Amino acid sequence: MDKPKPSNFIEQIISQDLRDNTTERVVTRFPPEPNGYLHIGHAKSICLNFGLAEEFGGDCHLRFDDTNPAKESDEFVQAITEDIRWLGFQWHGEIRYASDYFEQLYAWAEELIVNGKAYICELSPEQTREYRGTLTEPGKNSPHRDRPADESLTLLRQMRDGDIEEGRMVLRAKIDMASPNMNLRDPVLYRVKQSGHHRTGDSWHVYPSYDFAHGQEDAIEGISHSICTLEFADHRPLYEWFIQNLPVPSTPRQYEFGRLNLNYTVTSKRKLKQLVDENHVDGWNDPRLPTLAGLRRRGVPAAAVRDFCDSLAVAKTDGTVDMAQFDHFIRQNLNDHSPRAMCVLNPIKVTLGNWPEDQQIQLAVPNHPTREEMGERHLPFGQVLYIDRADFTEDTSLSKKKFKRLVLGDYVRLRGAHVIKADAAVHDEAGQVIEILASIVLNTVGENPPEGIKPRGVIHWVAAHDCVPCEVRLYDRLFSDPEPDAGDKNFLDSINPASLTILSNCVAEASLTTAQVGTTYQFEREGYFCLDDRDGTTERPIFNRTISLRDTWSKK
RNA sequence: UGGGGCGUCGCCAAGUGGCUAAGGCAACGGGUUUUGAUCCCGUCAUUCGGAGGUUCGAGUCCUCCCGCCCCAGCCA
Repeated sequence: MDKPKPSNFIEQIISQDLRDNTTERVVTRFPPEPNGYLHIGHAKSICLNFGLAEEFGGDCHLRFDDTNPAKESDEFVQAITEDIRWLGFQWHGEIRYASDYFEQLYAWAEELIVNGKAYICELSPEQTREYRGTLTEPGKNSPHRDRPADESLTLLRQMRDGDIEEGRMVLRAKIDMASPNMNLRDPVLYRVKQSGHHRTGDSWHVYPSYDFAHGQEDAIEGISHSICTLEFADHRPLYEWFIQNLPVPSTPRQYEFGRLNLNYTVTSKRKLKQLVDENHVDGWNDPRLPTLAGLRRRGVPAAAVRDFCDSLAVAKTDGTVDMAQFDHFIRQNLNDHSPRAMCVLNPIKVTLGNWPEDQQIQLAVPNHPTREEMGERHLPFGQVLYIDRADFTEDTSLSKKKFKRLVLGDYVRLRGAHVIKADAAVHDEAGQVIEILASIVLNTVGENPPEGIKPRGVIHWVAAHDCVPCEVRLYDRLFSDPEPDAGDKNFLDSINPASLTILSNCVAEASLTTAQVGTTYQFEREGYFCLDDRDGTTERPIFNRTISLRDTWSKK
């Protein structure tokens, strides 16, 4: 049977490589640097790399690119590992680290020196910059470029042994100081770092640069297709230079695709780190952040993240995807899978005059409107209830089309329960409604009311005698500007001051006492919410709003 | 004034010279509905950054022009 037509350029390349036998087995890798948390942009790369391996029956490795000890830590390794698992992917074999290959990489560095292809340069960082030239002018050779190999070797060993201070000298490849590609103007291969490494401790004092490490790591692991983002396209000639000039065990190929950009947020590790470090948000897992940890805490299902990523094109254009597209996949997943429940965010008391004070019943309601297999639950019902303030008005002039909720003197359906009529409103001294006196229309549970009674709509409610007082946190976008970091803007200036609204007097239906971390519920007519996994108590849980329900009427 | 990459609907995109330029998101109409949700039905590019050219035929090939992104870390 014919395979469906390849849908992106990388799949086309791989298919061709398989047909040509230039590739025996497809092996990809996801190579994060453990210097921050993963975000939605990384998710695209993860889904791509793991997805390709699965599609072509190959493997995908997880490899930490830990070549810069100054910025990396085990905390990030743990967090990243957890996030990838949460997303639903399992890497092949053990977790790998660039630091696993330090010995081999170092040996290759010496080999390059011996072959006259690398040298120790003692130019200061400032001088190095001057010698490099500019975009339009060629650079000039370092005065150390032609020093004897023995001398470079000796110096490199001193660097390795920790006898050289940071910045004093580096190992550089001898390529072409006049290359129009800046990456080929004798790039740095090794530099001295005296900070300890999160895995190798203080056993090394020199660390390979990204360029010197990445391709060789790929080659060691037998990566067939090394996929990275567009900004590395200029590095490809260098990537290939090492593969050609070193006795590496395989010949991986690098391909670049456009990274994901989303509006109304930032996806740059540096900026995310700044938001966290300067306490503009509440940690890396703040629900307003596009980090995987943040999305998880917000209640976004991993499947929604995957579906979203799979909907994105793998191409070389670098566009900005509408946050609305991500929202769509979140709602789509949640609508299908979320158990329904009711929670009143801004409660107002309703007393049913024609309901016996001591009569309390249970009403069975389905957990999902169309999926019967999700079962049903029982809602306590009694004389005193709570409904939302926004669902009641004394303004009797509002048309049925304009206000499909409870109006003084009119009828409304309580979801899953009776039709009621608002008979009177009780006010406090300030004139604010503090209680609604209402009455039920008999025999209207699961039944239409008698002829002539037309409920204006359906509203949610909670029984006062058996409910869960709770806090609800409403999250909105973190930035009010669609492009918070465009041009010379300071992204901190467009932080949305209303990105978090805390509602502390909410009441949820009794069944939510057993709400589980990890499942997102639909609070009917409000949106999707999940139990916060950090704050809150059993007596007074906290729910995070994952996303509101689609709202096509409020703006009209 | 160097090199690399990219320009198809408001956003993301398919399209690999030959039937009427896919699809998703958004938007806008209408229907169903015990969630103003979901669901359903419909509308939404005579034109592919621009101008020339090749061809019976061009979004796809050629030329020139315009615009946007990336590169001058001992970051990745």
